[in-house]
Amino acid sequence: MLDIKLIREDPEPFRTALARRDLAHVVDELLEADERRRSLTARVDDLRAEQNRASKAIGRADAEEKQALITAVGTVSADLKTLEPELADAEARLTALLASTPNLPDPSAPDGFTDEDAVEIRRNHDAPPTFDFEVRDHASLGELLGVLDTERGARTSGSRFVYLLGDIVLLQFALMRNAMDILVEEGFTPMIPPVLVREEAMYGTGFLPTDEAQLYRTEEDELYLAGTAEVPLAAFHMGEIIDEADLPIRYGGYSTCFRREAGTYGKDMGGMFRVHQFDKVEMFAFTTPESSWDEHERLLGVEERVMRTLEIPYRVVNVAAGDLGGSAAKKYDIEGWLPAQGRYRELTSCSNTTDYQARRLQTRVRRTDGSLEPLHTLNGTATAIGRTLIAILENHQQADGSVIVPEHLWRYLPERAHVLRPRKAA
RNA sequence: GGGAGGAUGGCCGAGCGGACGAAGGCGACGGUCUUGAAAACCGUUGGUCCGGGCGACCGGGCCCGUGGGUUCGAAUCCCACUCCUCCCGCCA
Repeated sequence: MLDIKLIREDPEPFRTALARRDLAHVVDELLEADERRRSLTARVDDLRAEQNRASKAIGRADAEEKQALITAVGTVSADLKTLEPELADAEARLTALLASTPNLPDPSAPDGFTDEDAVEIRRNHDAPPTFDFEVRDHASLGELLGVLDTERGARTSGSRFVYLLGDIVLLQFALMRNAMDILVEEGFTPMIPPVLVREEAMYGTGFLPTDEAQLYRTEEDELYLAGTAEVPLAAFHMGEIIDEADLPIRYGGYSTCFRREAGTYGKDMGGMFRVHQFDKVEMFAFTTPESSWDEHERLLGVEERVMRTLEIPYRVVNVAAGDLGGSAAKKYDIEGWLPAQGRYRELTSCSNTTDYQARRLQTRVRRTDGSLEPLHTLNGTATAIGRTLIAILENHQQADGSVIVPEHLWRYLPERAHVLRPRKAA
C-alpha cells in the first residue's frame, strides 16, 4: 500500500516510478479519488461538528427549549443522511484503488518488463560446467534413480503433482535441515507457521486482490492455502506495534507451499520444476525503514551461503522493475545452472517490500522518540525444495546416472544415501 | 457436532443513554531522593483523518471487534455478522 498523503504532496516521483511498471496513469486516478474523498470529508465533518454542538446544547437545555432545538438541528441531520453514503463510497473507491496499486520499484532495479531484462550481478563460477557425457534432465534422472514418480502423482492429484520416494526424501530432509541450521546460525528464529490463512493475511502481504487466480481456497471455511511461508510469517505481527529496540526480527519458516500456476499451461511441463505443491524454508525480516536495504543484501548473502554448501553453479540477477511482484521494490533472484536446459533458472528470490506490506498489515515500529511509522519487511528463499533437488540431480550427475550428493549434506544422511544410484544398470 | 462466556488505549481492566477519548493498574518516559541503581513519591503518556502554520503547535471529524438500526445524542439500547476463550462429544 502506498501512502496517499505522499502522493498528494508530490505526485511526480510516483508517476515516474510507476511508469516503470507501465502504471503511470493510476497516479491521476488516485489523485482524483483522493480529491473527491477530501471534499466530501470536509463537508461531512462540518455538519457533524454542528450536530455535536447542537446535541450538547440540547443536553443542557430546559424542557421547553428542548423541542425547538431538536427541530432546528433536523436539517443538519437530514443533510448528513444524504452525504454520508457518498463519503463512504468515495472512501471505498480510494481504498480499492490503493489496494491494487503495486509498490514503487527502487531506482536500483533495472528497467524492463520480463525476466530477460534482469541484470546479472555476479556468478560463483567462471563458466557453466561441461560434462564429457550426454547429460540427463532431472525427470529422467528421477525415473532412472526411482525417486520421482510423476505418473502416479498425476493419477492421484493431476498434472504438476509428484511423488518423491526413496533416498531423495532423505535428501529433502537434509536440505531442509541444512537451510534451517544455517538460518539459526544467522540469528533467525525457526518457525513452522500455519499454511491455511485468512483473507486478511493474503491481503496484508499483497497477494490479494491481485493474485487471486494463483491461490487455492477452501470452500467451507474461506481459508487460503499459502503459496509461501512469507504470508503467515508476515502476518505473525499483523496489527502490532514493535519497539525499535526489538528490530531487526528474523524468522526462518518451514512450510509446504501451494500454487495454482494458473496461466502457465504448457510451461515447464514434466518433472517437478513447476509443481502445485513443494516445501520451502523461507526467511522473513522486519526492520527499521533505514536499515532494510542493508538487510536485503544480508538476506541475499545468506541465500548465497546456502547455495555454496550445495555446490550449485549460480548467478545473481537484479530483477527488472516491470517484472517485480506487486509488493516488491527490488528483488534479487539466484538462478542455478541447469545443465539439461543449458540455462540458469530461478532457485531463490529475495525481495525488499519496504513499507508496502507493513502498511497493509498495520505493523508499525515505535521509534525511540515515541513516534510511530510502518516498518519495513523483507523475504527470501533459503531453500525451495523441488527446484533445489533438480539442480542437485542435474549438476552432480555422473555418466552412469548416479548422483553424488554434495558433501556438506552428508552429515544429515545415512552413508548409503551419499550417492543416489540407478535401480537397474543404465 | 452441542453448550456457555467474551471482544474497550502499548498491555491488563472498569464503565451499561448526555459531565467518556474513556476510571484504576501495569509498562514507558521525565523528575525528586541516592555515590550509582532499586524502592518510594510527583508528573507526563492513544490512534487516525481533514484543514491551518516553516515549526514546538492550533481547530475540527472519526475510532470502545465489524456493519446496520433506535435517538437531538450510543462504549452503553436493538439487530446481523466476524473473531477469541472455556466446557461436553468426536478424533490425530
